[in-house]
Amino acid sequence: MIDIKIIRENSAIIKEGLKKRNSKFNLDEIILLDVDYRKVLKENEELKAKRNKISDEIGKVKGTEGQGGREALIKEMQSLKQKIKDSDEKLNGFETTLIEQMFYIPNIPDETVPVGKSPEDNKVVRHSGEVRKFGFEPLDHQTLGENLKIFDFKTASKLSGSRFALLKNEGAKLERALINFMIDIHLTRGYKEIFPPFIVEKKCLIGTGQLPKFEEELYKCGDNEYLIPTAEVPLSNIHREEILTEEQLPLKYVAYTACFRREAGSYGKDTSGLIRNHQFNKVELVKFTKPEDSMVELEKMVSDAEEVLRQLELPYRVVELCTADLGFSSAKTYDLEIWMPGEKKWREVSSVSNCKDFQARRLNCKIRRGKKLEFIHTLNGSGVAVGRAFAAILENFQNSDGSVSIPKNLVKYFGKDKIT
RNA sequence: GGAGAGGUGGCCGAGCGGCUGAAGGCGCGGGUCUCGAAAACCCGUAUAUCGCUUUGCGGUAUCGAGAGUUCAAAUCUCUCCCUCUCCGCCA
Repeated sequence: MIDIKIIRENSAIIKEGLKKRNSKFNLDEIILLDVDYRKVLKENEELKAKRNKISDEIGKVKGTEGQGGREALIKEMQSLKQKIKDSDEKLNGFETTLIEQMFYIPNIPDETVPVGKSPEDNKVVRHSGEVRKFGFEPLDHQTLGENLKIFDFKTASKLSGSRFALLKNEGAKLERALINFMIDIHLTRGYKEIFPPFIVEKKCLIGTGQLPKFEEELYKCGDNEYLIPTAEVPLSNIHREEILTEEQLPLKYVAYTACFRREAGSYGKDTSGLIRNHQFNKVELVKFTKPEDSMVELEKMVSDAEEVLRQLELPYRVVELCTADLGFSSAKTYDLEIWMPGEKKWREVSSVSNCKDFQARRLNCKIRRGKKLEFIHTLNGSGVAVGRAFAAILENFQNSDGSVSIPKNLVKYFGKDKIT
């Protein structure tokens, strides 16, 4: 959520941000709506002030004076009553529309974010690890995994339709090993482990920004309940409606969860294997920070996610998203992409974002600063997507005989050093 | 699922339909005392929002949520939500 005060007093900043994002959002509609809203609010409050005043007088006249004055006042109040009721209805109408509209404004990009028109304009910040030279033609992860009998997409679709994975044998175990491996890395880096519910109420999704705009991306499983599309949702909502102290910050959480996404409108895109499924596993990082610390904490969080890839010895690059590619709630985002030798392309395995106070406003999460309260900043990042890391290991550690080696830091979690 | 109890400020906890934005306590901030500290005492301590003559003043709203009764609701009525206890069922 954007601060309505900025919209009133400095709408040019917001418009500039929307333009950089290529957003077609019409801010002027909100500006006009807000003017009307405040006009009605003033009328409404004046009526109520009058009501309170007369009501007070009625109380004072009680018993003392003759009933005459009292009755006249009561009569006046009766006519006021209807006026207030009408005014309340009008006001509620404006307020509901205004808030509803506000929920659709995306975050404003940080000024350091490269301005761009499409993902092509994203900026590669750095590379890490050597892209391996193969003495043979490397296979893609789907072929490798099927040959090794560690997953079975045919059975998955028999059970659940398209875009689901069924892992078996060493595949199931590798997935489990990766989850534990990743969480353990983050625990050594100061994150607190959480195992949250995978179903959350609507207000949580409004809090982090998935709703109301991205309803079609979510699995709904009740009137008010949804499957989480990412652990960012439950983790960021831990401190919804709370006032934190400065000493508590930064708060750092790590959680493994399954994630559920409809992937509406992505038919035919990334249809292979583990890359874009309706259900996938992810280890997620979330931080709550003081406003002035969030940019530094963003860099640290990127490094925390990178540590997973470094320890897995996977070649990756860090990409800074341009303004056009930023997510709805984010002010600045880095993606981590791994080189996939079988597919011959870079694949996103992590997206690390600083949402600044955008989510905190929706979540109503603040810190006390002397006498004043201030919204905190929230950050979230994958640390990292498990299925995609799995696929990357298959492609990067494949051997000419079709077997796959296990990165040495992962061996103690997996139990052996090779899948054959 | 059945039976009960309860939801009031940062926390605990009072609260007869008008004098209650809400006693008292704790906590927190400031002060007095002290060489300093503790104790004691004194003062101050909610949030949101709008307006203004904007280090402040004023209006409005907020006692789980919503609706109702009333001139007037923390207080009365109804619906819903949540928490706790007991029983049943259950991974």
